[in-house]
Amino acid sequence: MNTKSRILDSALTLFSEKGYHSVSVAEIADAVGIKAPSLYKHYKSKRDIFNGILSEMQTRYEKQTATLQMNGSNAAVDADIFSSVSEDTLIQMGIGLFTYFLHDDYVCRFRKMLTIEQFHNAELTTLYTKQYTDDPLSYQSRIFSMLGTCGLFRPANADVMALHFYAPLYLLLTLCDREPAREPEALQLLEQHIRQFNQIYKKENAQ
Amino acid sequence: MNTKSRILDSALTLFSEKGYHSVSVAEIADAVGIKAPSLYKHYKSKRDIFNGILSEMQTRYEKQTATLQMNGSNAAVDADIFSSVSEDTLIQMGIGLFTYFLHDDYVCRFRKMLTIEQFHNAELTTLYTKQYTDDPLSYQSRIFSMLGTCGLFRPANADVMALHFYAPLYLLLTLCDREPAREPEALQLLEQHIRQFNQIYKKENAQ
DNA sequence: AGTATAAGCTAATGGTTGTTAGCTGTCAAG
DNA sequence: CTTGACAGCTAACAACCATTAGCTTATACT
Repeated sequence: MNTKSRILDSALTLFSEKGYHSVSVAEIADAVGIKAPSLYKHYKSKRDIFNGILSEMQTRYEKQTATLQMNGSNAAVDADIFSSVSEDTLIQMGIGLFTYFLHDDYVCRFRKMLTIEQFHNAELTTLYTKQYTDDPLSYQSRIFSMLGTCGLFRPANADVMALHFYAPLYLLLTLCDREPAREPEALQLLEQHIRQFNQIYKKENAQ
Repeated sequence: MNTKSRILDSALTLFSEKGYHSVSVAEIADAVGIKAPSLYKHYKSKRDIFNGILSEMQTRYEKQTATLQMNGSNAAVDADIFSSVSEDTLIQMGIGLFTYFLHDDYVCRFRKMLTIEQFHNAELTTLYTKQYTDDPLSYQSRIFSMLGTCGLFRPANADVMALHFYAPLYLLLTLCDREPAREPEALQLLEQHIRQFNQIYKKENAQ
């Protein structure tokens, strides 16, 4: 990995632990293994490093959501997948999303940084809301709306269903961000949650 | 209000918006209407101001949870209250908790500060988890456990029920912390959530 | 071989930070 | 009236911060 991206990487690590303002450029340089002034051969200011992280994440996120169709686009989710939705499918979906959010190194550190910086400026506020509230909720909502019209699930407000499904995942995610040691406990609770969710919403004759 | 508590108040406001490190003592002093060195007549350091906020909040929280019996104490929740739990009772409980969290000035600013500072040191990590995850969940869990044994609700894992009830509230709370303008939307969704929650878990013959 | 570019370094700069020293006025207690 | 505590102020300081200037070295191209 070249210096320019090593700077981005080290900076993200530090920003995600202490926040932008609490990290000095000397600290970033130290982590990279160079002296502070050398940073300016690659980025023209500290802000510029931060912006670099931001745009790097932006492209990663767009790539990710494009493959998952998780963004707000009106592209229809493939209906064939849902012809055989079982409890295991739901659990796999939930746990999969959870562990991706929690264990993808870049995603995880970026989320922590967003958490710390979310009140600092409007752009970050919007970004956090998009990535961890609106996009997941609208994604899940579309899925449950389909499962409803397919007749596999009981007819119910899809937005509320999405909230029921996603909110526990979100709460446990923020918990594990703070206390990684509690991940096993969180995973167990998450699985129980999805099992009960499925039991509640699944049509009796569909199982 | 005397100067000493005005300092605490102004500092909390600033810390909750920008974080501890991004706020200078001069800024705090400015907000109070005095010069920076005068702060040191009341607190011996910037850290000391922060600690002042912390211990102030600690006592407030303990007072609050004591009256709500929301802490982890083994004191039994009064069973009489639950003899007549209706949908409206649940909604009132949820909306009440939500609006208290969101509109109590001190609670709200302190939560934002905790959100920003939660990764900085272990004490704040623990405090956040306690106040916004463990305590509310165990409180709700105890309630639903009682409602289950009373026969008003379907028998189900009370911990999961607590998660189902509280997690959406938590998600919408953090949303409104970021974007206060979306409170009406959040409130509406919260009410729908609780209505559906009640419909799902309430025993058919009990309604 | 010669040269240009890139990427590191040290030294220095101007601004900001938290904090201290020391002065002034106010006001209640003796 | 004197004294002492209190709460404000200005001036100053040492540490730290982001950033710039200018030097050196190594690699790549002609």
